[in-house]
Amino acid sequence: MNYSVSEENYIKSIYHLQQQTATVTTNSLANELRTKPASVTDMLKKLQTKQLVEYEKYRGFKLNTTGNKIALGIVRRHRLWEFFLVNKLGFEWDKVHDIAEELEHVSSPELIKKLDIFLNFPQTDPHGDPIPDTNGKIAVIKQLSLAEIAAKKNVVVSSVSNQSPEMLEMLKHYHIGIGTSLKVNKQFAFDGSIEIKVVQQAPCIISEQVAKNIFVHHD
Amino acid sequence: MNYSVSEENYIKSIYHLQQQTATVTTNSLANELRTKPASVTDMLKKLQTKQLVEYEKYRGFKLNTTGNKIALGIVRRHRLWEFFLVNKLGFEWDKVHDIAEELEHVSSPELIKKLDIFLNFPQTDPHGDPIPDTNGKIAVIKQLSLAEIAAKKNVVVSSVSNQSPEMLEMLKHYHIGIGTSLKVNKQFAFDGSIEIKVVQQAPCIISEQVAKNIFVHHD
DNA sequence: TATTTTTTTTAGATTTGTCTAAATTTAAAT
DNA sequence: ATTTAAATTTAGACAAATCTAAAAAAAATA
Repeated sequence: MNYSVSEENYIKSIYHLQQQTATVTTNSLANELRTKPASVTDMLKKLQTKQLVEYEKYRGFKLNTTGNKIALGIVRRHRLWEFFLVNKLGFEWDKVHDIAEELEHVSSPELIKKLDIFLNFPQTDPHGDPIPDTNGKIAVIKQLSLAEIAAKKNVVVSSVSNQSPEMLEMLKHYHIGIGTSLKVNKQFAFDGSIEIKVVQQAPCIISEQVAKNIFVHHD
Repeated sequence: MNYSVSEENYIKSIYHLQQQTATVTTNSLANELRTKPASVTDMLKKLQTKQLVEYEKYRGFKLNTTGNKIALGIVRRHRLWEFFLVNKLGFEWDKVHDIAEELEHVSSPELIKKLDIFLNFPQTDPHGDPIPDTNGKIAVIKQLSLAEIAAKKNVVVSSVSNQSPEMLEMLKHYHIGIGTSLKVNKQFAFDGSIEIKVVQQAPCIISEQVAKNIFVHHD
């Protein structure tokens, strides 16, 4: 089965929202896709007749097994292209999302297969997110946000959950990227902000909101 | 200005048809795009209001200067992607057209710029067709078809005008690709067929129709 | 030149994806 | 338990791109 660009975008967004809440609401999806709730309802009926979602009127919806597999295929294409854009074309990691958003809809399994080989089977995209394999298997990475790391621990940034241009710009300012080593110096109970020390940089303070979006693993 | 995939396909097809006849007809364009004449008329009105074509009812049409520039941009993207698919991903040259057809519509000037650098500024695509530069300048290559080459001359295949899968399959069977060296042994006046000798291959005979679609330059 | 054939255009319908405004259902608050 | 507020769905409209069938124009033929 082949899906339209629009259908694929809906499927992918439902997938992403499901990472946080098992069942997705009309409003949240409309917000994610920058469209109107009425449009979401329309498309959801379509996805239901195509047997990709479980949907009950007024009750929210979620991808079924088939829908999930398709979503993972789209995510795979997106992340492989992001890897390509950064590691082959030399884009900065905060500039590739929109382009990958277009490339991911190019529908040739042969293309993705050969791209994967060319890139030498990368496991994560430039934001540190795992790339699903051909069968839709995706590595589950134990996500520890900077906000929940004990002080004085050395950690390495593994991914960033909020990938808005604003967030990515801020990270660049702090000299934080995937693979960056840093240490939590101190936590401030008052507002949850923390002082961190990035290697070769002066210590700086980041808000709790930012810290919650930066995921790390122990060096 | 940004154009829809459909608009771009029409523009590109008009461009290609103009290579043979200065002014294009509704029927020929419908045939090229595998659509109906009525649809062509509809789209042409649209392209006219967008000031990309000169169009007079019942009289045919052609791209104006702006339209031509846009067409060359699309051709540039298409051919750069074809080069990428063959020379980086390892596709065979007769398998890349459809995929490049999709990739060419990804609309990021920055992407094409970086792709061009990555590919090291290729001058021709895998079929030997010249790649327009950023300003829409395209090399005009003196096209000599195999049908008009004198016997016993050594030549190198530079491009192939008919790129249908059938043609490309046949070329592969003859071991003919871009850059292949060969010699015309003999011409048969009866039907215009010719005997050729491809290096490291046994001599073989090709029809006039095939010969006319293979373009060469003297080694 | 008159007639037939071909090509092109128009008119009206269809599909996909979207929207606004109104109606309905669910959730929250008094 | 009502009432109010919020979320969701329906109804109806619209734009883009396509189609079929019919009308109009141009080209070919007798």
